[in-house]
Amino acid sequence: MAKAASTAPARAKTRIQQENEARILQAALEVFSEKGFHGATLDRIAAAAAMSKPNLLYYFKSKEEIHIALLTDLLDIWLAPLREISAKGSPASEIRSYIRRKLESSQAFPRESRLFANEVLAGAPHIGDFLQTELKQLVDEKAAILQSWIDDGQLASCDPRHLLFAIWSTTQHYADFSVQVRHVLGLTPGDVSYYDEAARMLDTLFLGRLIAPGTEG
Amino acid sequence: MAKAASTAPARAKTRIQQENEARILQAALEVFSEKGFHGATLDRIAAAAAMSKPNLLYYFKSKEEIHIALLTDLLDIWLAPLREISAKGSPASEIRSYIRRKLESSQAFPRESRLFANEVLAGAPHIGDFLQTELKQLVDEKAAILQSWIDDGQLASCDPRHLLFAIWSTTQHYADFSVQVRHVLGLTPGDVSYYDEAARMLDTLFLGRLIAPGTEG
DNA sequence: TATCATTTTTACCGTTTGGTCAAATATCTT
DNA sequence: AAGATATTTGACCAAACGGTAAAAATGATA
Repeated sequence: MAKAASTAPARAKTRIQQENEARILQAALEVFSEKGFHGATLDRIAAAAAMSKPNLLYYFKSKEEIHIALLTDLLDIWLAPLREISAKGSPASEIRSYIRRKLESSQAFPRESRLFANEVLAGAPHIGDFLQTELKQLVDEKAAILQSWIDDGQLASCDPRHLLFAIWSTTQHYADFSVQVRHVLGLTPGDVSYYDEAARMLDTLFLGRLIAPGTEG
Repeated sequence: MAKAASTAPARAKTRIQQENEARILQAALEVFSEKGFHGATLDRIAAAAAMSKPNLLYYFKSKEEIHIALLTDLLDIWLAPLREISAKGSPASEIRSYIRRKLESSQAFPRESRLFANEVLAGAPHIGDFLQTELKQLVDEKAAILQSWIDDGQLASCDPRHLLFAIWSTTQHYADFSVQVRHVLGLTPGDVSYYDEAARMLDTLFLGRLIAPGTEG
């Protein structure tokens, strides 16, 4: 990627600029992921960044620009686990490790996950293009790998893209619906101790078999 | 449920009242599920209901009152499929039909599903109580049934509550993330033809086995 | 048709919101 | 230290927001 647009000179970023932009993005992630785009206010973000609102707008021209900056950073986090799926491994090991990576991502970046969920839920106004082009392309690519395993008889017959949907939804659920998970399990607000059990469940589901043989009726 | 609160007389609802309240709730569901609570405005809801804003506020005292009314209606829809799980059936048939019901619910009430997702994502400010009491109780009850099947050896060893999470997330995903699903599959905005394939995928996942025997390494 | 309750509209209000501007201050470079 | 640049602030604004008041219009009822 080029450091500057072809037309603008775009001076190098100062130390203060780097620090403050990072502080703003961190604060904005907190607020956006918790309140959604419309529920988040510049005053709140500024307060969370310990900064005046005009000062914040000195670094980002608009609320939307902050939002887009966050989403852009996020897409790499989102794609990284998928990129690693390789045709060289076995179905079991590749699927197991993909689930692990997605689950760890869900645990390590819950706010990013919720930001993504909010965006898609709102109809993906800012990342629609990404979903249609970059993500679709990568999914098609990885789905082809899964399909080859199906053709080999190593994997049950199914639409591999829906298999990916199932992995996405089950893993992201623990970040996006963490409040519900905690309430149902009777845990306190900050507690994320359910991730171990979640990993076990998903291993059983995707790699083992849930229903015991001979009792399928 | 009582028709009126114990203190207030609460006159019977007129025909116009019934019609307009229904129209408002329908319009509000459309707007809330699409824009979230903060993104939805009374002007938009009023416009969608073909009604002036003050007239809308004649029927509901505040924006929040409309939101709560919608959520209350929603909870029954959400719980209904879970209530039907019975200890009398077999694990396979009960889980299969629960998935079917949840998937059909996702297809029939996508806006309600997104309203719920928005609410939970925002930290469940209005339905936190419900999640902690009514839902938790029902989950504990149904989890006990699943646990008895595990003890019988009919079901793989796992935390049954996490099994429910997996069913919730995979089925609701098709409503909540429908935009992403469509973009990845290359479908047009209104198209919901993916539900058949989704059902097949979930049957394989929850009732069959994904990885072929002998290739688990 | 006269009466009364219900419904709808018009005009409005205070607050919050995203965002601007010019002046003041701090930082960097020489 | 001086000058130039980068940063921060306080005062402000127009639009959008949720909501109100009171009068006008409509509907039901006797």
